[in-house]
Amino acid sequence: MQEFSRSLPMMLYRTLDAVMPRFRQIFSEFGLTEQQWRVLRVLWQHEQIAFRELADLTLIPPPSLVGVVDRLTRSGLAGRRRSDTDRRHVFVHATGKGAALESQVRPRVDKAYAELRRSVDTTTWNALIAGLAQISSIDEEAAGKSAMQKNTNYKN
Amino acid sequence: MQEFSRSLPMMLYRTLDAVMPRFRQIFSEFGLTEQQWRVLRVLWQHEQIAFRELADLTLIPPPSLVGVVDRLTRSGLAGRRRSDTDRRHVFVHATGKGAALESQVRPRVDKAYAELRRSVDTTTWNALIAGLAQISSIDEEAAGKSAMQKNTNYKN
DNA sequence: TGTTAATAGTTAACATATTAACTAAAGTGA
DNA sequence: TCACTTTAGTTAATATGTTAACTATTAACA
Repeated sequence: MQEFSRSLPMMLYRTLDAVMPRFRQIFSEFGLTEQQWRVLRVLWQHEQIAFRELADLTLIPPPSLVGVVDRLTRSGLAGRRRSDTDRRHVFVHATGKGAALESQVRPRVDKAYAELRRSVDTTTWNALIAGLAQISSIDEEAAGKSAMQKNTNYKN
Repeated sequence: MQEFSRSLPMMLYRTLDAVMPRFRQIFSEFGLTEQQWRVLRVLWQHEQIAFRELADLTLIPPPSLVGVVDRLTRSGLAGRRRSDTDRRHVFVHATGKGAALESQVRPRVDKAYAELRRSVDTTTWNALIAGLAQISSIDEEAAGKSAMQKNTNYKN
């Protein structure tokens, strides 16, 4: 049992459970969900961005992102545009209202993040980030293989 | 942007996205979801366990756990029992069928986990686990405070 | 050029997360 | 004992994750 609760996946989930509530608290004060904030966070730095790239940068799977962008659009914070050159592509952008949120939300989030950062010594923090980077990069290859295998299987 | 994608939450999510698919692949071969496996993983080590404790050990929030246990029960892998001393409490247990799954699934999962473990050097791995433990423990206090605040507010 | 394969986004079906509210069962104290 | 409060589990409403299938569009190529 001890081994299970100390496994890497459980440690990752436990850490997220410990860290995220403080941020979600802030998001909710502005009527935003965590995913909506992630999307806005990216849109604030791109005049417009391809749907697929937005999914990659926010780590939100495309089927979920459809709904997130839908709700941001209904809230008047974001919008969609079809590409003229390739009508399959969709570009997402922040509206004026969506862009205006940045100056309200980001300071709060940045401050909470700074506090979190300060709660751990630099050596531990850097080692943690480095370890996460190493494992996620190692498995990008494995994930890539899986994706390719899946695509290959689709052909059959 | 770079800063955002390298933030602790995004690194945690990215790592989970990189690590979990291999395990979910195994779970699905046995008709199990990730959460169902987590519950079984705990039930295999407890003759029976209180619902709330099960939620804590699996990191599955109680409202979600209700459905997970429901589906495990329908599948004939687990069951519920009411406490006789305090009829508010519910104990969850694995059925014979559920217990029998352990010898089938665990070797596969343990092997995949060992491979994952071997893909990273011991120093990095230990630093990673230690860092995760430190942050999640630091924020257990913060989380505790939040929970207490919430409970306090409920009174009003 | 017409047919087939590949791509981007979306929809569908189901399971889970999140927060609040609700019900049943104890516990508490006058 | 009765009214009030807690506690444990559950339900409800909404948003998201996961996997597969589907549509529209474009690319590839005989």
